[in-house]
Amino acid sequence: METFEAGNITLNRVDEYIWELPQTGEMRVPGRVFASEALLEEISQDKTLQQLQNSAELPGITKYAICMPDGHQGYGFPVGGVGAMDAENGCISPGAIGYDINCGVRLVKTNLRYDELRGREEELVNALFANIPSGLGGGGIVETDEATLEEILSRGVEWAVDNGWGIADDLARCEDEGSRPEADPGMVSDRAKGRGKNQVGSLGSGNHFLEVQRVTDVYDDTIASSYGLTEEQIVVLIHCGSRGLGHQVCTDYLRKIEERHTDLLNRLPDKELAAAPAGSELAAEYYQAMGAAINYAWTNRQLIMHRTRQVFEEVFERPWQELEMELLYDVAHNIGKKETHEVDGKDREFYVHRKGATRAFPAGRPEVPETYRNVGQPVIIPGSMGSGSYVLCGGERSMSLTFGSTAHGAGRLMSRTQAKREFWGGDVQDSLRDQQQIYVKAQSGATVAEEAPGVYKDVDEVVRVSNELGIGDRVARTFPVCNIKG
DNA sequence: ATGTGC
Repeated sequence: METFEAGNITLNRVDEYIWELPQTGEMRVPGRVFASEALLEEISQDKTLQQLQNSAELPGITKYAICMPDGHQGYGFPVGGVGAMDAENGCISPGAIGYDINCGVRLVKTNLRYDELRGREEELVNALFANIPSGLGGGGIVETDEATLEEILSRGVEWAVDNGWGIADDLARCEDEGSRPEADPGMVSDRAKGRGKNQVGSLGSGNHFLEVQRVTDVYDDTIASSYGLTEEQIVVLIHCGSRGLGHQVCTDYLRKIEERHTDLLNRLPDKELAAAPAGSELAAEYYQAMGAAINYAWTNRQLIMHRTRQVFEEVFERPWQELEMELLYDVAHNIGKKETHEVDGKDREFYVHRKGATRAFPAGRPEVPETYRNVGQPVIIPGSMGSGSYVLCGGERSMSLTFGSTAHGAGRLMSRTQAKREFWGGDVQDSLRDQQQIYVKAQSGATVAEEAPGVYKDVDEVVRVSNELGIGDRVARTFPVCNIKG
């Protein structure tokens, strides 16, 4: 059997793109890495594989602890990690969902073609930058009072649509219709609410951005046509999360769980994997608080999308409906969710943890909106500023291999600190504009350096592996035109 | 990711 050696961990190759980390010691299941040899080589450079092995000790984890082709190390649990924990006997672990609860992406279509925009990039990028709040700290599209924030946390995109930030059709084009019904704002601390009240409708910083893109390649004509995508079409990709509110919810519950469930904590190989046993009070409360942060993030992306429609109206002097600015889909990249999956011929309920992973349900699953149910859900995978992004379609094999999941992005190749040593923001912007006609506008030059194309893995290779595995099938590729960020 | 920390 072919093996891959990485320090004290040895992986066995079980298929061309599947590597198994054998079950040893206190592991409850084996680990599995879905990657090419080249990507595995990158994955093995940091603590990802050790974290994957540790994650396999979480109570109730079923089948495998899973690492996606874009995996890298995170807080306790790898980014690019998936774990399905039994909803009755297992656990829920905030670190396996992530600090940025419901960080995710949505893609908005237009009927504009690239040649209609060419020469006006500067004007568009300036208008977007002026109208869409970004960067660290406060300032959003709306400033909320207490009652409004409660409603956002309870209802998500439904609140936005009821208040003029979009149309009913937007709801059907979000994962879970843009609303988590179990959300309970009462489980969110005043501190978290305080951080969130003036950040509704803001991009934030780091790898979050809004990007105008053009469709450069269509790989599957049939699916692209049912998604409404064609070559040279202009689309907008929005990537952001739950800002300070979600971050605070994660911090609050990690602390509570560490304090109350010390017995479990002491049995785990890493304190960062702190988990609340299924059925415990804190498991229920965290699920409700996380749900509120999930609704906050969906509202955030909805407001930014609708403001983008208004900016396009001004710049192109046509109503957004006439520009056919329809939402393709909104997908979560960091989320925990109760889902039913078939294991050994039996339907069981799990807390599915996806951290830097995208749900990728194929045709037929009832959770896929009716418009896409006969082809499979759209999956949106952003690349870096200087490379393409992808639209995929939920793959048939995702249900048996990865609890209905695939990758979420290119994955970092170096730390933010190292990136700032290697690049200078202004130089990165100049070369993107002069060499690739990509117009980037940012609050901070440091952020541009941290997000320079060179700090990311090859998104093409990540998506190729997903496609080959049949967990997420390649539909179309886009390329950046304008990008605004923190 | 993040009022870039406990």
